[in-house]
Amino acid sequence: MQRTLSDISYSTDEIALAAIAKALSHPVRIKILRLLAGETCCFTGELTSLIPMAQSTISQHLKALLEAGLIQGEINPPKVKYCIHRENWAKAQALFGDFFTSEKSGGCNC
Amino acid sequence: MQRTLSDISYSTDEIALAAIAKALSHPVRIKILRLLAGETCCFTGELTSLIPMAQSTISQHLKALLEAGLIQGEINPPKVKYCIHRENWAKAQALFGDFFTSEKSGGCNC
DNA sequence: GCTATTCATCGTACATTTACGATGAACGAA
DNA sequence: TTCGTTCATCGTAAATGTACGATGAATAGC
Repeated sequence: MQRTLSDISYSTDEIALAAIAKALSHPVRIKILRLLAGETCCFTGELTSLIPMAQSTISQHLKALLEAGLIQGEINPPKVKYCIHRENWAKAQALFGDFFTSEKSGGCNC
Repeated sequence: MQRTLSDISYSTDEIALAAIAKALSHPVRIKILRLLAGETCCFTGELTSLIPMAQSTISQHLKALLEAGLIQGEINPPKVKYCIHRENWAKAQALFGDFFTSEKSGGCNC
C-alpha cells in the first residue's frame, strides 16, 4: 500500500495536519471534542450515556483522540477525566489557520 | 460497521467538518492543496511530475478532493485545470475556525 | 482515419478503520 | 476478601482506504 509513500517527502506541517485531520475525520470524534470543549470537563461515563455506542467503541475513539494529542486523560479512579489538551489544541488551531489562509486570491481565471 | 451510526444524530456542522477533515487526512492531499493554493493554478499533469505517484493514484486523490468540494476542475482538453474551490474553501475555513475557537478556557482543573 | 497526449475509471491486492461483545485490570465499598 | 463500577484491551467481522497497472474516453494534430 505505501510502497511509494516513503519516496515522497512531506514537510512536518503536512504530516501533522494530515494526522490531526484524520483524528477529526469521524463525526463521533467531532461530537466528543465538542462536548469536551463546550463543557469545562467530562468523564467518559457521561460520554457513554450521551452517545449511543458501545463503551468499547467510545473508548477506541478516545484513544484515537489521545494519540493525536487533542485530548488528555487524568486517571481519577474508578473514573478517567478527559479534557481538551489546550496546548496541542492551540497548535492545531494555528496549523489549520495557516493552512486555510495560505490560499492566494491571485490571478486564476477559473 | 455502521450498525449504530444511523441511531446517532449529528448536526450538519459535525458531518461537514468530518467530511472535510477526511479529505484532509492524507499528506498527499494536503500537499496537493498546498500546491493548488500556493500557485495561481495547476494542471494535473504538473502534479504527476511533482509527486512521485502513479497517475491513477493522483487522479483518485483529486477525485476525493473534488467530492469534498475543496477543489474544482475545468476541462481544458486534453488537460484539466484544477483550482481551489474558493467558496467552499472559505466555508471550510469558517467551520474549522469556529470549531477550534469553541473551546471554553473555563474552570477545568486538569 | 490514425496516432499521441491527457486524464478518468476499472480491477485488484493489501492495510486500515470501525463497530461489536467479551474479557481483563484497577480501585472503592461492603 | 469479595462485589460492583469504570474503563481499556482483545478478538473479530465488515467496510473503507490506498496503491498499482491496465484500459477507456476525449481531443488535437498529422
